[in-house]
Amino acid sequence: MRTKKTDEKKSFISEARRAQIVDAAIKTLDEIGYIHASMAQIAKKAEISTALISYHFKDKNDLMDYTLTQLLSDMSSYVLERTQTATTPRDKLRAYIEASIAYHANKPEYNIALIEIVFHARTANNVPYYKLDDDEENPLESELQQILVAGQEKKEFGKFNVLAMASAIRGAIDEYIFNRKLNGSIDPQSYSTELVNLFYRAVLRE
Amino acid sequence: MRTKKTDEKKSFISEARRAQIVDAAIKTLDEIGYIHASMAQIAKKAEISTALISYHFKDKNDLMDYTLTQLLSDMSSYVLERTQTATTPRDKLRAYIEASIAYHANKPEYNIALIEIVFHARTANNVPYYKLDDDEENPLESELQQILVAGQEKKEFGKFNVLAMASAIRGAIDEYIFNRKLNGSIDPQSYSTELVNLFYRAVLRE
DNA sequence: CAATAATTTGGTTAATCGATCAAATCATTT
DNA sequence: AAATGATTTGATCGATTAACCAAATTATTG
Repeated sequence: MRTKKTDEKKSFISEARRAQIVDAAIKTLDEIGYIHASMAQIAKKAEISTALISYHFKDKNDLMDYTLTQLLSDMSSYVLERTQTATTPRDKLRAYIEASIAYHANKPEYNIALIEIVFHARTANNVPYYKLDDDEENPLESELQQILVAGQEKKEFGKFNVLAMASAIRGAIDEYIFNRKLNGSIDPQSYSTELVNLFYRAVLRE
Repeated sequence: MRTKKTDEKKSFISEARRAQIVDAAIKTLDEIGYIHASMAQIAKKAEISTALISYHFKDKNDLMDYTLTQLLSDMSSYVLERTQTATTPRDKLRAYIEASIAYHANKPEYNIALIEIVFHARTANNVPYYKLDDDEENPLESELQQILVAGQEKKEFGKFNVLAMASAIRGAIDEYIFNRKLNGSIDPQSYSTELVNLFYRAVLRE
């Protein structure tokens, strides 16, 4: 099983180069979008030759996949670190919402790059990433559902469909990334506060 | 001001041909996505030559813009027709949520085509459509905000930030289009019911 | 220092794309 | 049926792209 496809040990310099290329890819995606983010453009941003990208990544899909996992991992870390400092389900829910909005506010270019990949990249079978049932557990979705379940078990929260409630919360959060009119009209803290109050009314027992 | 850019009178056959091309574009976008939806592929779907598309539309952007307005108009009609039969803000909100989810459930191909355009098309200045503050009033967003305002004025609803609440509702609805795991786990009627109950708890005075 | 492996480059290639044009066909009017 | 304008086609052009390769350069090891 010693295939060359799995991530074997990479040299230090190789990892540094890969990180540099990913960084250039993120910036390029943010600035000119996936369609125009050709190997040549990414190479120019990194000030290297295009062939060097091909040397470190199998092809463009490989680069984009790796960039996507880095972006998802970065966002997950940020949010999960902050939810895990809270103790009660009620406080964890607040931390989850506030951290998610804050991440969007602090690293908008990361989210733009994320969106560009998710809505452009496709599998070998031409299935778009945004249509994929992420078989792998999405840690952010799992965390939110666990918070809601814990809240119900501890009788802090009332009765509701956990999957539906979690989806509504995620949708409300994501709306802040996509809707520029919203983004430009309400600052992140205010929107966080509104969402927390809104969903407290929806989940808390009266 | 008699420019040729505005939609002058089109002949009957020209309108029919444009509608046929738009239909082929929607099917192509749904089936293979924007990136692979070349003029050649759309022409093949419509069983016409590529040059005929160029004859009826200025360029590919023109075709995609026109297709987008048709899709938005179709969705708006569907939802607005159903909200306007309800009378009280409370019932209008229910109708709005149910109609929005039902539209997604009934015409998934239309929503896929819509997504493909919004997340791929860009202006001449390379600004992606999904980043545009739609200067033009979005009738669906306006309607929802008006429902919420009316509910507060009639004291049916309590106090909350209307823009934030409207965004949360829209985000929760849109989540049903984007999240395949949600889509595959909960049927549209059930999700509608959950959302209605959820947002009733959030907006109604106690 | 010699040799070997890893890294990097410039240049090439084949494929695909949107757009354009002259010519062909069809419909309408005179 | 002749003439005119609208519609449609096939063919072609220039531009862009991802991928590839042989050669050059740099780092590592014996």
